[in-house]
Amino acid sequence: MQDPRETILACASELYLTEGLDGLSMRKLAKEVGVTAPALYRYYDGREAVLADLVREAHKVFIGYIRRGLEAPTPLERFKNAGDGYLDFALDHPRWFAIMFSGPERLGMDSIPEDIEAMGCAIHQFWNDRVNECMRAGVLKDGNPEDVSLTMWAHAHGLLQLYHQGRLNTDEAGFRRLVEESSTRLFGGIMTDAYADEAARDIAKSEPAIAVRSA
Amino acid sequence: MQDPRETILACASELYLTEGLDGLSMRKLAKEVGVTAPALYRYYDGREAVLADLVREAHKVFIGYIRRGLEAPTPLERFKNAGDGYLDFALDHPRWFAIMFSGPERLGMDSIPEDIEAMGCAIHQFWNDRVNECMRAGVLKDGNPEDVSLTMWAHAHGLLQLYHQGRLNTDEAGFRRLVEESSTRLFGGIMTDAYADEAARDIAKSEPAIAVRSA
DNA sequence: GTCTATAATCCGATAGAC
DNA sequence: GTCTATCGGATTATAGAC
Repeated sequence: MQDPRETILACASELYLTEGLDGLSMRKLAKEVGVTAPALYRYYDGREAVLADLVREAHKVFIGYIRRGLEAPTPLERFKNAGDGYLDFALDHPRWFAIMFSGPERLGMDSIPEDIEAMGCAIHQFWNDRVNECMRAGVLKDGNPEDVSLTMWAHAHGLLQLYHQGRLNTDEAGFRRLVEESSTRLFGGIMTDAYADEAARDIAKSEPAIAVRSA
Repeated sequence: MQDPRETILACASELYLTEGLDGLSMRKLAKEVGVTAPALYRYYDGREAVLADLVREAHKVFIGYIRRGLEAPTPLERFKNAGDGYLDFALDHPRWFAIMFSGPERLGMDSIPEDIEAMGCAIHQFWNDRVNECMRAGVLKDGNPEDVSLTMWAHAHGLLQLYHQGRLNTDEAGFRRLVEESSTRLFGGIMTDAYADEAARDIAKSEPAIAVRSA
């Protein structure tokens, strides 16, 4: 913690986690660090740069969560552990989850810095690997791993977004059960077989879409 | 457009749609309306009240979109049309979509006004009705309509959220194909049958969760 | 490397004249 | 019902002394 940037970042994290994005100003941050505002500009170009470092920090913590339990013996277990990590991260640190999935506009930036986008891509690749493993093990139906990964990601992401917004009338324990139930529905499908087959035939006629940039 | 509130709201919509939430200030709004800022306070208690009306407006437009095509003859068609409406709304009006699904914190409010929550509940009921119809018609597997509705909602909501954030590397046309593909996967399930059956048995042992507050 | 002082804006909201 | 004037506060960021 000798590096001034580390000290500042730690204080910025605390400030952001307690007061939110709008509560994170250079003045408050300086007060938290114990210096005056102009001193911060020696180490950070401005508020944007601090925010960018915060987003980097969130990604690092996130990656730590989803990599827990990666040493499990089977692909399905590794996937399940990673999914649990994703859920734990989002529920333990809602504000870090929020900042990770905030668009550049919300952060007052024109675009997300390249190195952060790269972290997102690495995370996306991580999920692709989990899905791919499960396909090869015969756990998931064959298909494009990126496509299947996106379907699962969107489902989980949507549930979390709705929960964090307070639109689901349930507590954390209930939400965890809900996620498990809903995931099971996704695994098995929700349409009756006759209709599902027909829908799959219809869609097979059109060309494949997709290309995911980051996680 | 004689009602001053209507004029103000129309200007607030335009301002919000072009400059976003942070660009909507009472001063700018007054300039857009053609009066000075204090005059606005004759008709609105403050910025919060304007924002609340904006959210109401977004809900009304949204409801208009999903009710299009409700006169179709079959439950599946009605569902499909409603889903298309949902997608069209989110893609035609990303900022109205965003404000509808912004938590109270983002709007600077303690909580969402009751009448807006009620609109959300009505929308949620609309989707429950669509799902219920499809179940009775044998299109969707039997189950709790609320649960199934939530699974589909989360999936679609997650995809849209990720797309609006720029995390999906595709244009609008590609995204529409992507949604269709991903929905087809959700309909048919992604797990091989043997594993899906096992997963369903596991989850059936636990008690049901869920209660959705609003759409 | 940190400080004081300050520039330059922006904000929501109100008092009181007309 | 709208105005001018203003209060009281916030913000990012910089200049220049120490």
